[in-house]
Amino acid sequence: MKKAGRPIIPRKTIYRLSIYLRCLARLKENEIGTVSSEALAKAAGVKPTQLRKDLAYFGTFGTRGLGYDVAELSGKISDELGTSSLQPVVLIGVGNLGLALLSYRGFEKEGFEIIAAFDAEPRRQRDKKIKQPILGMDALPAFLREHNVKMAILSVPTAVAQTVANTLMESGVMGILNFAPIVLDVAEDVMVNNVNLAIELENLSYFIQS
Amino acid sequence: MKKAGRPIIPRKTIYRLSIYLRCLARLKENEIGTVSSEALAKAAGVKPTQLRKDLAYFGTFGTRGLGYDVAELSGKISDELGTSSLQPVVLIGVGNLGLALLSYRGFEKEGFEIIAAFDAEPRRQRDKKIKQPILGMDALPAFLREHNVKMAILSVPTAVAQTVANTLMESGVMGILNFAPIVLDVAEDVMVNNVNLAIELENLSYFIQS
DNA sequence: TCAATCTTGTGAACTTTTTCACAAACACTT
DNA sequence: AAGTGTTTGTGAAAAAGTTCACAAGATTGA
Repeated sequence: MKKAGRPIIPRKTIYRLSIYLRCLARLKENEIGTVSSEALAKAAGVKPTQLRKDLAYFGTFGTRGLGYDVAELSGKISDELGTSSLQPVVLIGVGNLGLALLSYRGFEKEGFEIIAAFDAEPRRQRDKKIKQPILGMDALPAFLREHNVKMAILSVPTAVAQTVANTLMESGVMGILNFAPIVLDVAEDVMVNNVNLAIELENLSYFIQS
Repeated sequence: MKKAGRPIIPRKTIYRLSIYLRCLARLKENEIGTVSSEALAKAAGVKPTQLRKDLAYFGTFGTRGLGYDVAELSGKISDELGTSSLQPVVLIGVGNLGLALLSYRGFEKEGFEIIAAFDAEPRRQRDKKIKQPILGMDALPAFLREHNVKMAILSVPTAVAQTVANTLMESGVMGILNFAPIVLDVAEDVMVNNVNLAIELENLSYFIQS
């Protein structure tokens, strides 16, 4: 599950690295060249010591008495996360949510490109804004192998999510971003990240009953 | 931040309760009346002991030697989460993602209803499938107070996210589901859940570099 | 150059969360 | 009605994650 020779970095730390990366990007936009762990931690919503511990997992980049070089640290985190190069991604299930994700422009600037979408009923290519081809499910396995796709976004109905996930795994997909409200049963070396919007709302609703 | 008299339940446990609830719903559909912690835990992707510990935070519902009554446990978790009654929600920012969330049918069956949307340019009411009114930002504060809205979905551009969040808080919103890639600065009694799809993908991409 | 000031990097302490291990309670069979 | 087999509930142990405290290294100004 982890690259040989590199330390095992906790999942939570990886999440936070992504957050730091975004904060650093904003600093860069504002032409700020150096930042202290205190300032960056505040922007990321964590404690300074935590930020430093997180970074310590894969190197030491700061200058004592001064802080971190924004561009350098940004680059190092990018390298560590492996997002320096553009990753091809496919999307399965072009319903309401899938359609939205296809037109969502937030992925590409972060190094990901949805190169194609698949649906049981591929006739849905009506929206003019969608640039990606929408193909039938039967074309999926061949496409995945041909384009060496390692990551997929799964926005199909719950009932078929596991079946589709199986197809994805058989064709070499190693990471699935799953929007179906179900716990997918996958091989040990396959990574699933679940996003469940209803649960997020439910969670909010619980904590605001004060 | 927590209802007086009740035990403080960790955030992670609350998340898992939501997951259990969905697994129980599926069991109910299949007319299964009783379930063991082992079976339910497997469906939810956790260990049986964890499930039992989670439930122990707010009661004891099982029958030793038999398991849990599906309907009863489902009801108890629902009560605990406070989602038995329908919660009104507003959505701010009708861009690509916002539009999708508006047409997403996954919320209502979980007890939430997006009763209105707001955008800086409310002319966007072209999509026929959208039933909710799309109003201008100037109408937001009055609307929130009038309908006693406590929760909001924030899908505005990063640059204005904090400003809009401030408006929401001033008008009594206590929970924000934030899609902007920024750490919102909020009052202590306001709850923010962040959903960042780019980070989820980035996270996947890290863990699949094997 | 030296002193004063700042900020990182990190072992140790602490906190939180998860897992274990097993007694207690119940169901089911005969 | 008693015995056998399950499964829960939970205190204790283990693991994971966070925060503290401070030494070490670097900058800045005089």
